[in-house]
Amino acid sequence: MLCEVARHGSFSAAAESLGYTQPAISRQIATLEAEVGTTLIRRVPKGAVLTDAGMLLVDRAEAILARLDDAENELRALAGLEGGRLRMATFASAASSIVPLAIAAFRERHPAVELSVVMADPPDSIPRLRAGELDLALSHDAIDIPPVIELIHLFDDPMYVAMRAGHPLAESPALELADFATEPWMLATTQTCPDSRLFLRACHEAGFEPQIAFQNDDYPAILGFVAAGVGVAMIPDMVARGVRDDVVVRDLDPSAPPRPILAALAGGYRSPAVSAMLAVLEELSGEWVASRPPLSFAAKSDQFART
Amino acid sequence: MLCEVARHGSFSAAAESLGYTQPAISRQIATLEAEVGTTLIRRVPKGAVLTDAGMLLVDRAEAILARLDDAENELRALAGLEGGRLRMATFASAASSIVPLAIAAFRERHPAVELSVVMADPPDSIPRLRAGELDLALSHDAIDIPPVIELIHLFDDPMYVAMRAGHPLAESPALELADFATEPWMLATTQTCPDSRLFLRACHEAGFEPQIAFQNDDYPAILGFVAAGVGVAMIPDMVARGVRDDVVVRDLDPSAPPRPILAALAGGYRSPAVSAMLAVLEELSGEWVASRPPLSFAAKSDQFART
DNA sequence: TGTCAAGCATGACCTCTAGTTATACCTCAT
DNA sequence: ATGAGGTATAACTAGAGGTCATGCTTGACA
Repeated sequence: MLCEVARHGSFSAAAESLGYTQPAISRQIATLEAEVGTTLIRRVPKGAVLTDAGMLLVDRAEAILARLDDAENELRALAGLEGGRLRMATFASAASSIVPLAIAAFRERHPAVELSVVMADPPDSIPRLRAGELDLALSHDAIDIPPVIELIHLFDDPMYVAMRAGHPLAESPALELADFATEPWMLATTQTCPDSRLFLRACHEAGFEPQIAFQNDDYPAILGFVAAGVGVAMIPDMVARGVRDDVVVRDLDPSAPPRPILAALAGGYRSPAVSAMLAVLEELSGEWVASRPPLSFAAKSDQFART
Repeated sequence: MLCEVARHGSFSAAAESLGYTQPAISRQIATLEAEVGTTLIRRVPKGAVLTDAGMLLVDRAEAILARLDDAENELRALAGLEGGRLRMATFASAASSIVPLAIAAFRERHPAVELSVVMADPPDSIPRLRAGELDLALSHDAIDIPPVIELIHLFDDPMYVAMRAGHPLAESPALELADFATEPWMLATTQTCPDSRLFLRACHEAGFEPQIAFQNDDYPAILGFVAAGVGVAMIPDMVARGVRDDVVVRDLDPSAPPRPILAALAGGYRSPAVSAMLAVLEELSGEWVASRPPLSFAAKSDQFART
């Protein structure tokens, strides 16, 4: 275009340099001049000379092309995770367990990515994911999640039963869900937390209908009730780690199935930042499962032990 | 395009705002995304949300569009003479007479225009005009100027005869060219100055062949020879003003025709700056002619007087 | 001075981009 | 269920932007 003509001093030379033919350049310049409303190039016998309007336009065009180039580079940088943004949601118990580790690892690998994390349970986070307000949401359970949301299974979070220290069943050698059929239950749910469905289904399979003494979506609160002896509760491994010592945690495997921990993504596009976070999460999931302490019923001081 | 989609939050709304249809926008965005290689817009049920790559691109695009706007305004400003450039050439005698006035007037009216003036006689300035190195050239005589050069007649510069003070004809009441038929002449010309042709033609019409004693294109030098009594010379009114007082200047009207003073322009495009300078020159020409002092032969101290 | 080379402009034609309309499909709200 | 509001897609078309062939002007040169 104009710049090349200016650089080469003639239409023909510019055309050759651009791989076009001379008439193409001629027409291009003509229409450009018509648009601008002034002559940009003086046709002289030896070729072409810029008018002052032409010189101005070449100057500006070069500046603009440089900006375009910058933008392109920035896009590439963003694809290379030297920029960008990741807005992530997590449910409460992950927020106090695996998520801090993930954030730390991600920050270390991709310090240039702007990372924001909010706490939101799936009934809140999934629609926001679909609406584009979030890029990634950590979820448990996969019920009622619309198919346009992509779900990636990270790991299974075992569910344990929690009872007050000194509970009659606390020291029993082998336990299963049915042993607690007559206990009052603390249910870790409101509308916003899906863990309860998993639990209720397991109870039905175990052949009883649990008596619900209290519902709350906050596990620390539930553990307070448990410690006070109001009843027993199912709590996930995530929460069981570092539990208060007036509560005993026991594995019911296999009668109480684990809850799946999922990463939820808006289907279709997966940004580089999202992919990177997924990689971090999958890596961390392996470590997390491996670091799960064995849950034993032998000693209260050593209460985390797998059967 | 992308910016409008971002602004309106949906393809349809952007389309309506731009006067296009929705599919047009849809395809535009799709091809843009293909070019860029990443998704720019997340399609969500309620419309469209920018990805971070999209946000970046919108930012940059807006910056670039702003620059385009700037460039457009600058072009307009240039058309309004708030910028631009004028490269002008002048022949020697105008350079010391009317041109300084023209430059001063132009500078005052259009201070933002970059004005450069070089001295060049037509055989030099006209080709440079055609080659686009100059925008305007002041010329005398119109011989041998190719038709692609546009010539604007500004005014006529009368030609006077100059002789040494005390020359036998200095005090004669009425003079014409033929009276000097036998005098040796100083010819104000080399190849570069066309004044001589005018003179020679006038001599032929007056019926004699002048004897050329000396040729030079520098009028002050010629006047030196004239003052020394080497011969006589034709000098234009421009030069006659403020001539040394050992030289007498007399009008030969109508036997010695005036030389035309012309503005020469490259044909075709006339930049705003050129138009403005032409206006200044035409205005000034009127004043210049009106301010021509009367040339009288009565007294040497009052030697400028028209017959 | 005639002729040739080099430059831009222009007409005829072709190709592909970027619109159009019509329609399908999805999601949400009633 | 169904209608409203959103995007995607197919089929078509106009026009922008190429190509080729050709004409015109100018400058160089024999």
